[in-house]
Amino acid sequence: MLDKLDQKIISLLHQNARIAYKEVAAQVGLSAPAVTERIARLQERGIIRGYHAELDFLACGYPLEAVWLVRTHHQQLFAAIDLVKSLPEVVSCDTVTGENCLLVRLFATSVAHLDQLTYQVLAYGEVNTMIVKQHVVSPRLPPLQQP
Amino acid sequence: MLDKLDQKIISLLHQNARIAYKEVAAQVGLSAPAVTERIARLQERGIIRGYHAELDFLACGYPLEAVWLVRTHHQQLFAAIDLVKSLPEVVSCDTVTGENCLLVRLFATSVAHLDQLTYQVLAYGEVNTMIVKQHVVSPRLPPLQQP
DNA sequence: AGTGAAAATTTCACTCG
DNA sequence: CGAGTGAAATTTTCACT
Repeated sequence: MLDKLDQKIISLLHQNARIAYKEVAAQVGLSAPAVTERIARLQERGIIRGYHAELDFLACGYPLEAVWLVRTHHQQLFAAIDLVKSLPEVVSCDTVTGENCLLVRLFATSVAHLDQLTYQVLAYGEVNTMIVKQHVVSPRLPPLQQP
Repeated sequence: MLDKLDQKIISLLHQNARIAYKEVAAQVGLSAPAVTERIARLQERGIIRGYHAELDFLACGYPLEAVWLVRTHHQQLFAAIDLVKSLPEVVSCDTVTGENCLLVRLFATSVAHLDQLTYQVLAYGEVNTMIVKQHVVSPRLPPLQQP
């Protein structure tokens, strides 16, 4: 699936999504057009989904980062998902194993704000709220291998 | 702190980190050098931490995405963090509220692989392993406002 | 996948408010 | 000091091999 060159290209773009293709080319030992072509293919294949800026949300006016572990009541999973999706403070939400479980990451401006959000979700199930204290491992890439 | 223009710039770079500054300039109504200057300042201030490619890890040879909620034994938090950091399969790890708690995200190639990793962490505390079934909300930005 | 030229973007020096 | 302008430098894209 992914040869050594694709892996290296992906790794470079994961480290710095704004790197010049010419620079990628130099590091993988190909020409710029060859790299452009490979990246276009990786995007088409859905391996590369997009490019995002990593932000310091705390510096953006959100002093609180939290995670909810939501266990919804029977048959309420989809309603809970709809609610969670509608909250702009939510930055990610995954369904996980465990009966009707959701793992939700969100930002809030204050404890009162977080409480108010949690309250809305409580209508759909039990919510275990965890406040993120520190990022110990920043976004990184697992080793890519499989052919 | 962040004026309307900075917010718009951040939002555009979060949507697509490889957008041309010239295009950002057009969308915010400034010149390209003015935008370049603002982005440089946002980086210096630590508001923008970096730019990353978003990848489909499942397509990269990792059929399993999992989350651990680790509650470490007394005085073992830092040892657990050191172990978790040393595992290349781990892509993020946060300390969260709750006594000695860690929230860890990782990728594995098989259930056996995941088990083998979990086993190592079990030495430091109790581990609740959740397998990610579906991403319901993909990486998005909370509304930026605060001045 | 590479080459070389054309097109586009980024960067720089400089000017203006 | 932050923003605009135009030219230079760099990067990206395209046709062709």
